[in-house]
Amino acid sequence: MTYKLSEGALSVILAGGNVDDPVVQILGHKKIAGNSTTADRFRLLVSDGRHLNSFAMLATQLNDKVTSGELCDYTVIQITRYITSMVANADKGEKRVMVILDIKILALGTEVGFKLGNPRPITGGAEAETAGSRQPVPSRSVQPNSSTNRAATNVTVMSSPGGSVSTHPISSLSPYQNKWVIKARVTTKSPVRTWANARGEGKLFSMDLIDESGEIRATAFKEQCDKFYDMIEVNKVYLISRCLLKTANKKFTNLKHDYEMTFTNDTQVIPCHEDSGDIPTMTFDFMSISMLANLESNALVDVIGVCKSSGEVQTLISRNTNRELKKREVVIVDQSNTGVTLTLWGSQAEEFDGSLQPVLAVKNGRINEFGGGKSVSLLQTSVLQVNPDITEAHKLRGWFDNIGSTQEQESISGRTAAAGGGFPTNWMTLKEAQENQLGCADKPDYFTAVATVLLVRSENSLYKACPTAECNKKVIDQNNGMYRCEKCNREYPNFKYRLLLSVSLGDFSGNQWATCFQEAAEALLGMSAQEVGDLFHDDKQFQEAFNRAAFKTCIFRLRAKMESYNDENRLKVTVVDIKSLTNMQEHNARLITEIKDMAGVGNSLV
DNA sequence: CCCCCCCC
Repeated sequence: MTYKLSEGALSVILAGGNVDDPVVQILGHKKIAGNSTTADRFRLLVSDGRHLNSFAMLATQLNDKVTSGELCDYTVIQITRYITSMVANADKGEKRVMVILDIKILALGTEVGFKLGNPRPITGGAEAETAGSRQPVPSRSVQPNSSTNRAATNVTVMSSPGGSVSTHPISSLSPYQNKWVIKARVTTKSPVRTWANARGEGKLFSMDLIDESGEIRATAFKEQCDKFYDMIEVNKVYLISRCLLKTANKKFTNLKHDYEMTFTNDTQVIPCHEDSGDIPTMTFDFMSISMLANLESNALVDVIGVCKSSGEVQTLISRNTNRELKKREVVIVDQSNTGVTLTLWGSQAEEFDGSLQPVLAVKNGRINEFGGGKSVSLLQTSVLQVNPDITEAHKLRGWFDNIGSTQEQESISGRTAAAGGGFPTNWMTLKEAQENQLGCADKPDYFTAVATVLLVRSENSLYKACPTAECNKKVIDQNNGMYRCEKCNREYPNFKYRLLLSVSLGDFSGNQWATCFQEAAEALLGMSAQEVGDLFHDDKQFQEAFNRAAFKTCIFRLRAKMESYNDENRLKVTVVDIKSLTNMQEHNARLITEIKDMAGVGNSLV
């Protein structure tokens, strides 16, 4: 008895080519254990008589053929159905794996009993060692029409009975098969963004795709970004195929999919003009507002609520980018009788109208933490819907108009501008600020302290800055009457003085150096930066201006961030605001409360 | 291959 293997088939398949019904011999198998959500899988070592490779994965529905012993070593099989797929690999490369979907056993291993030919490993072959694999999901049919027929000629798809074009549910997409086509609606599309870092630079845009089975995020880089950006339109439906799938990073998306897609050179995107009413437009996974309080900072959430109040648009300067930002805070409430502050940015902040108390649905909002409270901030990738036509929105409307509007809701956001109060004060002594590990997280912490100015350094406290309103960059004196701003890249005949003070603050618990910028510095010195600058030529008067500020006792709003210089951690403190300590009655009441708290004494002691 | 998303 002789057994004819399909010599050379494996190298063709591994190179992305197709071989019909190849005959191979099994020379080994390895179990890849599944987890609670995925089945065990088997990886097979197969030989075509010339080459051997272990890039073949057995579809899980065939697992019993291994466990029963039918696919023992030396068994000769015909692979009657398979697909191959590129899989992102740990060492950055991509490898092709083969998923064997159906087989015919031609000869049992026990009959064959030996290795056929002298197969050698294919160099550069895939080692499909990836865990968490999913089994391919059977395709479902879409009846052909003019547009999908066109798609069928452009897109390689698995054929199905009746010759219709097969599309696959988004939920079935995985790195283990690449012969799929999805019919999906774009729910959101990001602007083109460029990046530059140590690993290189480029541009990209991303989009979220939905069908009735689920959602997935897709990203197009560089050439693909240029190629597809204009074509992709929000709310439109496309037939998409041939993308790379990789594990989704849940830090950046709230979509319920294990993977995300990357467009490649091969990616096909075909607009679908037919009636696509079967494809949903948007899905949410709302969390009750009262539950948001339990989430960690930066968590992504879907939330819905009635806009009970909205604040004005605020303009502020980003500390990181120095860019002007527009912000609006609104408060939304839901049936948990809880409210949360929602922060809108940019044009969304400017255009928002909360006067009719609309229902707001947010997808992929981000939890922010400030002063012990939680708020939800909208990101580039977030979606905000006003009065969406969904059940949850209608229920909320009914609840709010009948009950919610007349009740007070507990806010999990602390007192914010939109909630109609000042900011949380979180009083601390200077020593507490140092001991409470303030500013050790990514973001700075804010606290308020009553402290006395011990010393104001006059050295390097004043600088000549760019005269432009928004630019405060230090200028270079050209010594010819002109001042050069490196940031604006031009020279000016004038400049403005700016203050940057180092201040030693003290209270009974300790002391702390703090940096005091322009506005706070002017308030502290009781002089404008220009007035201080005018004294610069007069040593005595100049010094006197700083000495006068010593021993003032004020309420300081402070920003604290831990920074390390040469392996040494130091709390960097910046003065955000200074208020004079005029209301002693209030100050004393606060101190008395603190004393009571410290002593554990109840209200009886009054 | 991005992953920044701002402020008190």
